[in-house]
Amino acid sequence: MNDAPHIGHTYTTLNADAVTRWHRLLGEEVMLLTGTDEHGLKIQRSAEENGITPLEQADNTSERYREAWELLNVANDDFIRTTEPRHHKAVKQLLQQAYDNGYVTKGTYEGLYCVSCEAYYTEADLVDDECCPIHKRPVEHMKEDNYFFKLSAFEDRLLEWIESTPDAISPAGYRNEAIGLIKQGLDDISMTRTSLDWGVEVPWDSDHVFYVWYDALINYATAVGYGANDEEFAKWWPSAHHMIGKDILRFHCVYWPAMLMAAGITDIPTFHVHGFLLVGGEKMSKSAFNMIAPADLVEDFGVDGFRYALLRDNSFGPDGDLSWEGLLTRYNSDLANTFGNLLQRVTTIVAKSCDGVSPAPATTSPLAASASKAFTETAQAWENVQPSVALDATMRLVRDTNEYLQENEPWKLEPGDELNAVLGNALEVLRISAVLLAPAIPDSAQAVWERIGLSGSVLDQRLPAAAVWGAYPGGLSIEKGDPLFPRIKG
RNA sequence: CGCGGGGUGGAGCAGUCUGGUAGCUCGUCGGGCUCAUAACCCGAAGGUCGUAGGUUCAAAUCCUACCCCCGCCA
Repeated sequence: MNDAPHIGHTYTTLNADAVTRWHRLLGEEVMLLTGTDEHGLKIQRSAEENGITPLEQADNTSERYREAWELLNVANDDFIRTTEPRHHKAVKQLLQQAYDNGYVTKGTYEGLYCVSCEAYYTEADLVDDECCPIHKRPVEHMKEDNYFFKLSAFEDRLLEWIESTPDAISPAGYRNEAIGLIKQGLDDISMTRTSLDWGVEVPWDSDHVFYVWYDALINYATAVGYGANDEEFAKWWPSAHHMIGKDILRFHCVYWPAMLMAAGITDIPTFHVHGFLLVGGEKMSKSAFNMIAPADLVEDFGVDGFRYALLRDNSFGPDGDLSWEGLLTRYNSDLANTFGNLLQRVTTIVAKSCDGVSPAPATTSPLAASASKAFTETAQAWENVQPSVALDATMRLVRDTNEYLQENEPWKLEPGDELNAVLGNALEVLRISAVLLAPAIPDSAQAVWERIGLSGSVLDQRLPAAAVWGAYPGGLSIEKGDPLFPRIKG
């Protein structure tokens, strides 16, 4: 990372947060990790440009990530920085292990080198007759001693891992892509540098630092105790899941498993890969990104409005279009018109016809079947890491309830059993849907929870019990407030 | 042919693995309701599922060829 988090980082992190929150509702013990990788040439160069040390540069950027995730209500359990001592220790241990196991060899790296960039380029990168694309200066033919990781030794083992583990990499398209990458043949890769010093020192040769990727990937292991707490590591690592964008598939789904194997670690994480968010059909560029910083969207839609719209509007996996208009339509349609409006309708009628005291749901209702179906589909979708599908399934229940009100017209009914049943059923849907939507819109789900008179935290509910029809007690004091999700004008 | 992804009513997508009356949200048109955030509900129009072949009783879905868009190739 070398800049403020953009919407691509945000998309990955929010999906991870929502999925994690779902599993917490299921009562599972889960930890969510995020953080910043802080080594490498780009950081060092930015620091020089800004006249500060690389660490100061990293401090600044890392802080912006922390702030972003805090703003977006991401409930991460840890935030790792690759400059931390615990990480350096883990990197050295893991790669020393690979070295000891014979998977690291010394060799010579040769290529076209730009002195100003301190980086190698391939011929395809060059512009204007052999000049580097950044400085427009001629590149030189350079050789340096490097340590190479024997990636080529892992082709068979990598294929065996993927082919024997159906859900190793999902969605399936990315699994096929990884298989394709491996089958094309893997070359050994240079994993150290002598041309810069902003990195993790190679334990067996202090003239070298590890190339940034080879330290960065290890952060996942560091955070769960690799090299420091064997019990912790043994507890968490076998069920590690990584959520990544497709741009870093090669590193994560090919190099990283091979590194683990080289270090003698047999448990390989499960990978969940998503596509790009495209703006106007094109991948977001830095400049376009700055136009739609997450903080700006939070300002427009609120934290939960933004979280919901982003998670719901794009399928996890394929590339998707992202537009302000699209987010607006999604927010208005689902949150303002469907969910928020249902809350408003129900609380108003309870206030008018029931003196603000809620009725209990009936034991049987057409909505009970709808709720049951919604839970099943929602749960399945979260399990499959398909947040947009999950949210759609939940919202189906809310739509059904708006229809139910239309059919039963509680605003026309006199106080009595019939009215109580209709309102109680609608309140029960609000309770259930608040729980099911909590992973995406935690604060708003809590607000709904309180407006329908329930105490405690919606986050403390446990599924599947909390989704069973009939748990709403009734007799509670209902609060009719301002619209939770005000409709936003385009 | 380096590898991979995609082309589905006006828009954005799902469905393709496991062939069987083309689904969702939005938009448009008509109607209803009036509790609600000009919201909600019902109905309708609108697609030969990129093109051309093939397999099959049956193809968006399987096979072949081609066209177009996009991403990756420390």
